[in-house]
Amino acid sequence: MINPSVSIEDYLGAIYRLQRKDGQPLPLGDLQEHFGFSPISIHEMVQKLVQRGLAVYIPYKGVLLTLTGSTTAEALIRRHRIWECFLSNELAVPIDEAHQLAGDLEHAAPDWITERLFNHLGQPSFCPHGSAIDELTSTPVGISIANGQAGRTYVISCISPENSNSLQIAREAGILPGSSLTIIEKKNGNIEIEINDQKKQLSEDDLAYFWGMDMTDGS
Amino acid sequence: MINPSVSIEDYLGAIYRLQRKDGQPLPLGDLQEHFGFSPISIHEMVQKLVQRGLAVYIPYKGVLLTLTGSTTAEALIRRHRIWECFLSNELAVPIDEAHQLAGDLEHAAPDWITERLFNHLGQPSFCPHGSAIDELTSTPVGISIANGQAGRTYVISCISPENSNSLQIAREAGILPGSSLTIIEKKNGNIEIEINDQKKQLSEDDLAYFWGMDMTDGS
DNA sequence: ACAAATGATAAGGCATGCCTTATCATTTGT
DNA sequence: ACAAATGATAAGGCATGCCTTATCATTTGT
Ligand SMILES: [Mn+2]
Ligand SMILES: [Mn+2]
Ligand SMILES: [Mn+2]
Ligand SMILES: [Mn+2]
Repeated sequence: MINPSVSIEDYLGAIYRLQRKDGQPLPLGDLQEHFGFSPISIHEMVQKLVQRGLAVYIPYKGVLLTLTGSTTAEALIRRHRIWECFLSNELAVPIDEAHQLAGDLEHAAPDWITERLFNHLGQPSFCPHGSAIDELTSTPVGISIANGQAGRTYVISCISPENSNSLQIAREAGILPGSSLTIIEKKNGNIEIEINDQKKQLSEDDLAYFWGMDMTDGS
Repeated sequence: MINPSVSIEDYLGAIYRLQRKDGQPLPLGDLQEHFGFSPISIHEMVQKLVQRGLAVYIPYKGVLLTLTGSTTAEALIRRHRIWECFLSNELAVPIDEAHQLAGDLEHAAPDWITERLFNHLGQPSFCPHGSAIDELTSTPVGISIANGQAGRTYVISCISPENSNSLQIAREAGILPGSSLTIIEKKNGNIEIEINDQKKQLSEDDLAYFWGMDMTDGS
């Protein structure tokens, strides 16, 4: 495969990130929701991935990456996270904007440049959202805060960047990996939390993208 | 003007770099030579620049940037040189590859990010090729080595990145801004030089892109 | 089991930025 | 002044990645 286009790469990245852990095909509806494109555009692009040997498509089921597709996606996501580290650690760019910008930079520099950058940054283990750089597939540590219990305190391990809303909330509330978050109360889809000595009312949907470990009983 | 495309930006940058100092229009032939596109593609794109108010076109004469076009080009070139500094100073990327990569990165990050990068780098005055970052239009110091005299020694001030051949030569011979270069002999289009204690035979055409100051009579 | 929801696919369209072929206009050198 | 070189422009094409409308197939829930 020679020089996948920016779009092709972004599709591979999205499929990789959204894919099921159980090896089940990813429904095109998930991709549609992710990109906001029409179902037909999604279908067209998936067919292109198939033609190029990057994915397998099972009608009425969904799409699966081939080994080549998976490898290409992994390289993309690695570059993405390295750029995020650069933007966040060196230039103090907020994590929501870092994610967006890395979405462009990941296509602009080849692997060897980002590897140099990785070394230059001191081989960081995690991107600013808390995702591992060396073990791309590792699941976030702990549980989704949406499933947390009232009265308990969680140390945030990861803020999944899939939801731009959550990223913006994290930025505004100053929530970062390592922050302590306490669930005050849960009621009908909303969760009241305390973070950095401030109380916030957030929706369960948005908090689903925050992951943390229960630290209530001491470290 | 909203969101100029990568192509539009590159055309603006090329026109800005190639433009005459005397305010004369730039012949489309020069753009054609620069990009290697067909005359008709060049013409089409120039018409787009005109439609968007970025340039003025005088048939049979050439193209001139408007104020908007010029400002956009200046911002692009500034971003370009800042990225080159980053790649060269922080990641030790050779100057020929740095130029190429910066040609992509310049489109991937907005001004505010590159300004942060600029500060992070310590507000460098020159890109790795010796072009000024704050005074984009300043002409290279000294003379073109192609016009130098046999027996004289020049301190390289700038290697114009327009010619990829020259950049590669500079890389291979280890010529950088600040290097001392002595002209041994000139004969029929070729120039024999001494650089870093090594003698090289180079063409006048390639050496035209090297600029330097005569340092023979002491500093 | 069947209707409703969901998914697949065919046909045609559009903007972008490149191309070739062909024709016509202007400038240039002698 | 005129031929040759150069430049402008019209017409039509192509790949990419998006779109809408319309039809047909499968899956799903009851
Ligand atoms: Mn991307
Ligand atoms: Mn991240
Ligand atoms: Mn460029
Ligand atoms: Mn430069």
